[in-house]
Parts: sequence; C-alpha cells; structure tokens
Amino acid sequence: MPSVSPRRSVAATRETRQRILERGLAIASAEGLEGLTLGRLAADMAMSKAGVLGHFGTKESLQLAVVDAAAEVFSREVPGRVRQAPTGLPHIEAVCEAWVSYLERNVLPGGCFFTAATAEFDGRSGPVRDALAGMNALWRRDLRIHIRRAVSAGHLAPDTDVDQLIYEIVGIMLALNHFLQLEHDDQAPARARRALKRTLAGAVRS
Amino acid sequence: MPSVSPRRSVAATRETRQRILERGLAIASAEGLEGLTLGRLAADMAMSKAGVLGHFGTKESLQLAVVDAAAEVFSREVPGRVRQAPTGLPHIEAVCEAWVSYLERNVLPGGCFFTAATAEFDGRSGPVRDALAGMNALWRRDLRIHIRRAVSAGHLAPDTDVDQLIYEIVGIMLALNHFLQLEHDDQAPARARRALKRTLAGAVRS
DNA sequence: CCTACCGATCGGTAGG
DNA sequence: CCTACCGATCGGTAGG
Repeated sequence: MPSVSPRRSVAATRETRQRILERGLAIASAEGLEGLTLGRLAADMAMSKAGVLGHFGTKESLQLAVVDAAAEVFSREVPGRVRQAPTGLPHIEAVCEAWVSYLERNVLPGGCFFTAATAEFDGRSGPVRDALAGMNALWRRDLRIHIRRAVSAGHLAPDTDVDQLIYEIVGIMLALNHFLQLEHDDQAPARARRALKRTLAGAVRS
Repeated sequence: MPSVSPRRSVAATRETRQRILERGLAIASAEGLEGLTLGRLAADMAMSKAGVLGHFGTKESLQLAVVDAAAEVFSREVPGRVRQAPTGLPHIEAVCEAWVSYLERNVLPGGCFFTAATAEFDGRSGPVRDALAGMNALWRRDLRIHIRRAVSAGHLAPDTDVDQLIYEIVGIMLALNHFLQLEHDDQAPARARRALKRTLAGAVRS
C-alpha cells in the first residue's frame, strides 16, 4: 500500500504550473521577461509568491520555463498549422501566412514574445539569453530547410541566397510586430503580405 | 553686483548633466530604459543617487531626457551625415547607407536605442511611450518626404506605395539590429545593403 | 553635489 | 500550498 494521498494530486500540481506559465507568458509578452516579477505573477494568480516560486525554484527557472511555453505556443500556431501544406514554395508561403496571421490575431497581448524577449536579452549573457538565441536558431534552421527544399523542387532559383531570404523574411515579421504593437496599424498585416509576396517572387525560378 | 559664485558654474552643471545622459544612453541601449536604474547610473558616474536625480527630478524625466539624447545622436549620425546628398533617390540611398553604417559601427553598445526602447515600451502607456512613438513617427515622416521627392523627381515610379516602402525599409533595419545584437552576425550589414538595393530597385521608375 | 534616510518591492528562505 | 520572514535594491525626500 503506497503512501499516497498528497494534499494535491500530481495532475493538479501540473495543471497549476501550466496556468502559471500561461499567465506568465501573457505578462512577459507585454511587459518583458524581467518585468515578469514573482509578486506580480502571484497577485494575478491569487497565490502567494512562495507558492508560485515553489513550482520553479528560482526566477531564472521560471523565465526558462516561460521561454519553453512560448515555443510551444508558437509551434502550435505557426508550423503546427501548416503541416499539410505541400513541400517547397507552397509550404514557405503557408508558414509565412500562418506567421502573419498569428501576429494579426494577437494571440499574446504583447505581440511576439520572442521578438520582445530577444530585444530585451540580446545585450546580456546567461541561460535565458542562450535559450532565446537557441529558439531563434532553431526557427531559422526550420526556414532554411524549407527554402532548400523549394530550391531542390525547382520552385526557387538554383542560385537563391538562402540566408538572404531568411534575413528578409525575418525583417518583414519584425516590422509587422513593430507596426502592430507601436502604432496599432491595422494595415500592417496587408503590408507584410505584400512584402512577402514580392520577396518570394524575386526568388522564384524564372 | 550679482550674487554669484555658486558652488558649481552653470556650465559645469550642464556638462555633468550631459555626461550622465551619455552614460545613461549607453546603459539604456544595452539593458533597457527601465533597467537604467538610478543606483546603477550613479555607481557608473561615481556619484550619489541623489546627485544624479537632482539633474532630472524623477526617473521618468531622466528617461525622457535619455530619449531626447538618443534622438540627437541618431540625428547627428544618420540624417546629419547626408545633408549634402542630392534630393530624390540618391538622398534615400545615402540615408539608408548612413543608417546601416550607424548600426554597423556599434555607436551604442546595445545597438539601436529606439529599437530596444520601442520594443520595451510599446505595450505600456505614459509619457515615455508617447515620446518614443513620436520619435518613430518623426523619422517615418522624414523618410516619407524624401520618398515623395524621389517620386516627384521621376526617380521612383509614380504609383510607388510610399508607406509600403517605408514598411520594408524599417523591416530591413530591424532585422539588421536583430542579427547584429543577437547573433553578432558580421554578414548582416551586407545583407541589409543587398535587401535595400533590391527593394529600392523594385520601386525605381521603369 | 553630499549623507542619511523613507516605504515599497525585489528574489528568495524557513518552517509548516 | 501558506505565513512570516530576510537582505538588497528600487525611486524618492529632507536637509545641508
């Protein structure tokens, strides 16, 4: 007979942890990953600071967990929505459209978490910065694979500068987040789509 | 006979204030405008917190003064360097080149102050956010004027979508700052120049 | 420009 | 998961 019946079941604990992370991600997207304080998060959750901290140990662990939670949301909302798209250029177009749509729908109150957190931490050092850089690198790697496939399939020109194309796509997305968050410019998604169309058209095999 | 001989001359006080702002701008570009704390700034300046605060009154006033100082540096380094460029497309090209060069030379340790501060404050409200939004709007207005002149001069196509062009240029610059700060990618300036060339070429009168 | 404070909040710990 | 703390730091003030 196992010594069970803890105060809270493992499942309930895990659920609380997930709720904390969802709230933390929303706060961090709008107010920054450093602005996400234990006191603020605890107040939002109607918990004590110690209760929140108990799930993570340190603030840095909380920040790393929020980065992971952000990656999960992004994966679900962008690559996760286009798995059915045909390989090559159609897949790239679908990924870009899902990305624009993700920002357009304001899934997180502060826009793209990674854009905000990266700008916040790019001048620092440590595990959080490294985790953010790693996520950015992973995402670029994903893009790179799909662009290469589009070249192999003959959709894009054989001399396509893959890193140049990634650079330009990232710029279009950074601008979209910028104009949405700072100017609340509802024409920004249309501009992003136009810019993406023009940029991809310039790389199409002629 | 005026009651003069204060402890410090007006000129010396102004100079100290300027030194504080220069240091504050460097800190803020790397660690954020909120991460610029009075204690940190005072320690860097080998002054007391009260000594620093005396020049500004409140932290918010310090932040607003840093925003103004950033605008002065940017004006000097970008538009200030291309006043001799001929009106129209050559002026736009010169401005973009000065902008890339400004980021390439790492004038501020954390890259573009406005990019970092805008990302930090775009989800908030208040005078600092408003000042940053105003500076962004001023700069876009400047770009818009030069693009319109290039259209009038017949350098750019008459049906040029001015705001679309601004959007794409801003995206290229945001990406430049992103890849420089996060990846220390020394190929990023070349990519920015290539993207600018392609984008402007697409708008040239055919 | 300084010293000497203030209340509030920070991340974190002890103990239950 | 809580209460009750801790030392450090925050922005800011008083008084000189």
